[in-house]
Amino acid sequence: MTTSASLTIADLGSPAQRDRRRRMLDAAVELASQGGFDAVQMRAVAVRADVALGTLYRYFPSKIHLLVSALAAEFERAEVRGRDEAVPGGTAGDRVMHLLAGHTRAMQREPRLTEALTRAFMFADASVASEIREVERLLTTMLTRAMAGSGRESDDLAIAGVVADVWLASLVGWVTGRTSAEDVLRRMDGAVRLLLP
Amino acid sequence: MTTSASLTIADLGSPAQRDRRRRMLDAAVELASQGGFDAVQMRAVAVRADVALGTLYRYFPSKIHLLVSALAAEFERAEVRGRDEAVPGGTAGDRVMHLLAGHTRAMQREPRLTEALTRAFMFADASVASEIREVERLLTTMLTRAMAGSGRESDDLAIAGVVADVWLASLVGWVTGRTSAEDVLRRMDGAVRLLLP
DNA sequence: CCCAGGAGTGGAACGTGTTCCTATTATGGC
DNA sequence: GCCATAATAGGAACACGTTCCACTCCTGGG
Repeated sequence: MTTSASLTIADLGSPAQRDRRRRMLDAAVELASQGGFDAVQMRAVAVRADVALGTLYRYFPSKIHLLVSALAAEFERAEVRGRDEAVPGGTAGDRVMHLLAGHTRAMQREPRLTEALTRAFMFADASVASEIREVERLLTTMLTRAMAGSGRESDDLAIAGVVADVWLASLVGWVTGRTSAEDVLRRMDGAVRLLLP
Repeated sequence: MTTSASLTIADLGSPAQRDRRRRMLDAAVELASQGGFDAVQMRAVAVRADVALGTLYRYFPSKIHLLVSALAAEFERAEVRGRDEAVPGGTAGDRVMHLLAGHTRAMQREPRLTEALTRAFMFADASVASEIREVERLLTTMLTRAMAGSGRESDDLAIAGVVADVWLASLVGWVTGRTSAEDVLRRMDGAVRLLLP
């Protein structure tokens, strides 16, 4: 099993192993926060996590696996955090925009980190499919939760998918300096207005 | 000028230079068609284009610049080809889907090439902004042309933007083996139906 | 308690993108 | 035709992701 996938928490037996995994992900996030994608160098991650290079590769088969796993971990935290409180907003569109605006602001606060995680996500190839699916699952969960109660739930999944796509594409635009943060929100607002009138 | 951008045709004086540029782009596309992103190795491109490595880097500052420029060239050809004939279809939605279906089929026929170009496009950082903008411009041009005559032209640009985003995100999904080619079209169909009812 | 086997360490080595340097060749103005 | 200058060739060198050892350490079953 898990021939090409990263080791997940479920795969890890001992507390020491969970701790190692956490340290590696934390190290990756710290380095990314400071210097972006290029600063996340595998040797540096290993040193900072106090782990051998071979061990890092045993847990995460590539730099991309590592970063996408870090993204999944961040989304997981966000999803858990928001699980119990209702999203504010009168209409489904308002609630979705509230959610997106919150995440967009959070990512603006950590531009380097966002650049690293977004680029890793976008560059990932087929071997990272399971990690990517996890990220998609978390994102869709958060969006459909915000949309719930619109009346036409049947389209919710499709709409959430489109919104997620537009959001990712906008983030890529922001990361590459083509669009400003306000543009991201404007674009999302336009898309949401079209999709959830 | 063009400190970090690729050399465009406009920058090139002599026919010999235009020819070199063409050869390099062709070599990149051929290698990508055969082995995808990883097979586009700068040394191999230089050899196949019969050009020194330094020359390749003078024309294209990085592998990503090279591949995104190749993508722009492909889109350019497509845009020129479709410029004079009307897109078939009764409604704006039908015409957009006709266009997308055509491109999607074309990309399916060259999966390795599509993988290489799509991943390069998505991995690009800020230094590739101008090349990326060119690709976006061409794509938006083709889409708005297909949509023209819908009645609500004012939203056309925003809608074209959303459609382009969804298409790119879907392509990424296809390239990474997460979604099938039919899924791409299904997703596009869903998005277009939501946006151009 | 002991041992077999898995997990982790430390570091060398390799491949490919990128940079850099020198010698050679085109090119355009006189 | 000749020179100054830019462009190209050829290739060494470097950086970082990745692989691969040989060795040590830990852990759980007997």
